[in-house]
Amino acid sequence: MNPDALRGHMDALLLSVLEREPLHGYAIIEALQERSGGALNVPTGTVYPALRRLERIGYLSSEWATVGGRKRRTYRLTDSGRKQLQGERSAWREFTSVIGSVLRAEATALR
Amino acid sequence: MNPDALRGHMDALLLSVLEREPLHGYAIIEALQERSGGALNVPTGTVYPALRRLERIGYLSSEWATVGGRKRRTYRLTDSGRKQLQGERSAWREFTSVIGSVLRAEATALR
DNA sequence: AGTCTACATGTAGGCTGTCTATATGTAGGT
DNA sequence: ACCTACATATAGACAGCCTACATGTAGACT
Repeated sequence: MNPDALRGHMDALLLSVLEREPLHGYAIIEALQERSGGALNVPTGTVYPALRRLERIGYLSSEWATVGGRKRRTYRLTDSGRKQLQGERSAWREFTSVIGSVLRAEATALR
Repeated sequence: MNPDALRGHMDALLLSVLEREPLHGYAIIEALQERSGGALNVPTGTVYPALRRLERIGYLSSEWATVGGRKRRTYRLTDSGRKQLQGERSAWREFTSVIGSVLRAEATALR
């Protein structure tokens, strides 16, 4: 997966993965792999800064926990983040529709 | 349309628009607007450098023409570019499939 | 003559988000 | 002792899209 392609869609992915339940960073990375059938291998250097950014904006909140002697920072969606996720989803639909209409133009243009 | 979302998809858009016939930069911008139903307003500062980059790579070739007293640089797909367009199209399908599977996970996960 | 808009190309520099590489540390298995 | 999995974090590189600006022709309108 071309890294540049993820640009601008990372937020949607992270918020989406946190919709059902709060997760810590490492678990988020695993969830992304799982849900994408292994296609998404997002490096920690991408995820951790992104999560902090989303918290700074106010879409996420976090708290520390210790599980099995290991420290985790667990992130959860705020109300604002949940609202944002809806926006991200509709933006995604519009985005794919727009790009798709250009990419598929050839197939239909000469009908 | 969020600018960042276009990242990594500009090449596909430009190659796609040039598939049917050679066009100059200004006409390419108009074609993108037209095909996207007005949603894509790609600025000249994006398109012109991108076209040069694609030519440098070898996906496009260009030649100058004068029409109605105005100079145009007309771009056309090379064989390599035509091949690349096929790759871009399949990459697009995979990309939307992967992101979509993550974004839609909530709807199906609890079925 | 002057102004405006559409047509047409181009560059410099900023911004921002993703990536690579690295650092640090715990737990558990061999 | 070593390795792997778990877990978080930051610095700096990189790339590409954007804003803003520069330049110029043609045609319409005042």
